[in-house]
Amino acid sequence: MIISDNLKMYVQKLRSSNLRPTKQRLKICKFLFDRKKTFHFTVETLNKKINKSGTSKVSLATIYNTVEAFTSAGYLKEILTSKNKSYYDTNIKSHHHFYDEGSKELTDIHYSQIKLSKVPVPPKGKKIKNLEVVIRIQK
Amino acid sequence: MIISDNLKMYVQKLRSSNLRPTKQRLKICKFLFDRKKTFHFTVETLNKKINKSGTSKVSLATIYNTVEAFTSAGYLKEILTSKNKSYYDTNIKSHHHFYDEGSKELTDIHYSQIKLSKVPVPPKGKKIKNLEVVIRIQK
DNA sequence: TATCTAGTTTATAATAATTCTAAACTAGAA
DNA sequence: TTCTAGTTTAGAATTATTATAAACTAGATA
Repeated sequence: MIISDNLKMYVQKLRSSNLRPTKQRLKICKFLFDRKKTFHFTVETLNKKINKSGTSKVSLATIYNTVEAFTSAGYLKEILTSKNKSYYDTNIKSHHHFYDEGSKELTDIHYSQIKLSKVPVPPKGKKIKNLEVVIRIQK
Repeated sequence: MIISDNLKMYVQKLRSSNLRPTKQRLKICKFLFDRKKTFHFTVETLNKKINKSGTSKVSLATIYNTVEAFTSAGYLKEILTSKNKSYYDTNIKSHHHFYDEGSKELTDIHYSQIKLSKVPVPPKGKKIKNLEVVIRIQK
């Protein structure tokens, strides 16, 4: 995770992914990555948080575009749920989730908390991109 | 999995879940469960298949209601993907999936093909409802 | 068997999430 | 400073799903 006061690191990071460091993207970077704990969100929640204070607004379309761009660039990870809404995670390291069916909250499970002793061979011509475990919990 | 030529079994099954065996539900039962291999689908694909031939139509709303009712009753299992569309599976036994990012196709992974040697304890007051592994594959 | 009612189906409207569009804007190369 | 491809934006369009409320029906009861 990137922790930084100044924006140089983000500028570099964005450039290295062929993303121009616009003020919107930098604002979103700062919000998402200037934190110690990982952050789970949907576009809706991100939009609210980014546009909360009276400062210049970032349009919803840009929030969508940016989340999509950051996900492709590997800065964000899309989370699997059964809800018809996309969830993202700033923790891109291999890890898993609890999904609380009541509160609809996601909690990280550190990768070391789950051990797979057997994994299938992928179909011919395909390779494994990632493996995600979701544990659904309820009261 | 239920395999049957006649409808008596479905009628019983539905009754045991407090679902009236209407002709729409029975038609959907027959379509979904009168088969040897498990079946993955979305409401959209199910609607197309059910209403393909010129026979009396089942409305889209009923397809939604029925899939929801069958899922609650435990006849169907909702599958986790990152798409904003719900996927269902007639295979309700504990099992996992390959999700092909290219073709967007789901393939079953038999539960015996994946072994977990370590699983975390759920948060206090919560219990594990199920555990699903999705392996994303690509070319 | 006829009647009744709660459960069900249906067409349609409403909502929600996301994607598209095309005009205005801007980073940064020349 | 100029230019252009990349970016942002508001709003429209699309897609999946849920809600609504009127018509229908399974099956219990008289």
